[in-house]
Amino acid sequence: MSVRVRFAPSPTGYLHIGAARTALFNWLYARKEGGKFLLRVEDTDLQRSTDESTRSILEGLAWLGIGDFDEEIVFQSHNADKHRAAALRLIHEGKAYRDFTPKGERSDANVKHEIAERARAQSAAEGVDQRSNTYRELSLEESERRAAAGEPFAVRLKVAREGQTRFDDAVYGEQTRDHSEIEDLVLLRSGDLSPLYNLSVVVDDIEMGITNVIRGQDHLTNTHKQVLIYEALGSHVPTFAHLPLILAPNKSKLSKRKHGEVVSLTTYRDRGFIPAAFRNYLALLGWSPDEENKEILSLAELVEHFSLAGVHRSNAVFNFSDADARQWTDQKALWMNAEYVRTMPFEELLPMVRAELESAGLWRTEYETTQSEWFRRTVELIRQRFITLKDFSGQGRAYFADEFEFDETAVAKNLKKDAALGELLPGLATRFEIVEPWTPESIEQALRAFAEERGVKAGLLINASRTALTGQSVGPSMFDLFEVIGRERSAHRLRAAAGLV
RNA sequence: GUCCCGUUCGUCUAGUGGCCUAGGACACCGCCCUUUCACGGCGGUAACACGGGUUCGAGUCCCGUACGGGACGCCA
Repeated sequence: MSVRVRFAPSPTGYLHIGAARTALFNWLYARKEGGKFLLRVEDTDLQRSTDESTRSILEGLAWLGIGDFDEEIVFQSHNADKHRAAALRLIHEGKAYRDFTPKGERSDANVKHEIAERARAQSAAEGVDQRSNTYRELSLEESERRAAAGEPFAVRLKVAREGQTRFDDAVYGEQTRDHSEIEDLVLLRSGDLSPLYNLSVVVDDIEMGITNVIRGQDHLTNTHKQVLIYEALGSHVPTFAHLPLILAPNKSKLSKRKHGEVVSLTTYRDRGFIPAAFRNYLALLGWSPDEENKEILSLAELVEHFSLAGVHRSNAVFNFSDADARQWTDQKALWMNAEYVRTMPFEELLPMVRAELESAGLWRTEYETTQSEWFRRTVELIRQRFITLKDFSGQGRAYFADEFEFDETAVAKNLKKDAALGELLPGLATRFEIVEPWTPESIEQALRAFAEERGVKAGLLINASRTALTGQSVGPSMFDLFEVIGRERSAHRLRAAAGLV
């Protein structure tokens, strides 16, 4: 049977990086096995689901390079009738029953707490089978009669009292659970008979022919309930593979409410990450390739090496700090992005740099025509010390525009350091007018000769020039910099900077 | 509370009984390169949660403890 996997997000917000990783692993598994990668939008919670979220998820997956679904996107809300029909069928087969107990109200805000409380209370009450439901053994005739009379009911799965359920998780191994641990879960809500999650997932996965369910570990214990539904429905149970969770630095689950934008995939796109770099980083969170010490992996290599056997069982901490802007996200992710920025093929980097410059209003069409050589040389020169694409328009602004900001400490350190610079810089500018050819070598020669003539250290001129030309105190080799900025612009900036001394 | 899962440097991880005086990466520190800052090169600090077993031998197998996480909903 050929592999069919799906990524099934609920569109209730942006794409969480943990979900993005789940999608990635599904995608990698499908590509590795030559199977199909499908997307199902779990939008049954109409109150919270939004089209905007769906769009954002689609955008995020496309950005990561895994938006090539092999079949039409399935919207779970469109299948409610099928889910309902499946539950009703189970009633007639005696595998589920109508529960006429009045619906209890539950405040959404404190559910988790409430559930824990209730569970505590239940386990405290000894000798009573908390799972006994007065309607469990109601005859089908009586049940039909009351339903026909209009009495509201929910539908529950009739879980066998004895025995246990089991499945082999591709990551966590054999899992067993006593039936006594599993309640008669609700399949359909009372009133509108709308289907609940566990039922919908199973029916849809059967319908879509899913062979491998790869999802977060938070679903591990609920899987037994789903196995029970598969069995009741008489369907083949897929292979499950649960993924370890991605935790915050304090080891709690990463969440939007508590951790903010750092968990949103779009943040990385917006802050200048390279998709391949972030994808590479994400793949290494909870998985490691069979080849030792290999960290930088292209998409093709990821596919080549991917295996569920390489997935870990322990959760991974996503390390970042709100206190330090340089550590706004995991430093290894930042490092990896910088690695990609400086080493990826220029042709692949170009469109991203172009997009960044365009959005900053710094792009000129000549960069792709008459000035393409210059542009390439400049990008090659500056990308060596950049971390994100944002740096091309930030730190790199002076290369593409004549208006740029002067860093105060740089001015203080390199320009105001020596009053003689007020005269030296224009002098150097004049000297540059006769340098031939305009190459790093002859520029260096000219600058050093000029320094010697004036009896100053070359370093004084070099550092002052860096600030004069870029406004900064750090950057590429000054001679390469002069070359790239050009004779005219260099001279102009040197003269202008004399006013800052 | 019950059930499930986990625990190797600060973080991501290698490790499937002897190849482990525990390897790599990020971060950090030092040196080299460099009249800047990075890159790069070299080197360094830093971990098998704890306690019992099994074994000639345990990071690796078993049991217990501790700690952490997850689930337990007429949410998804």
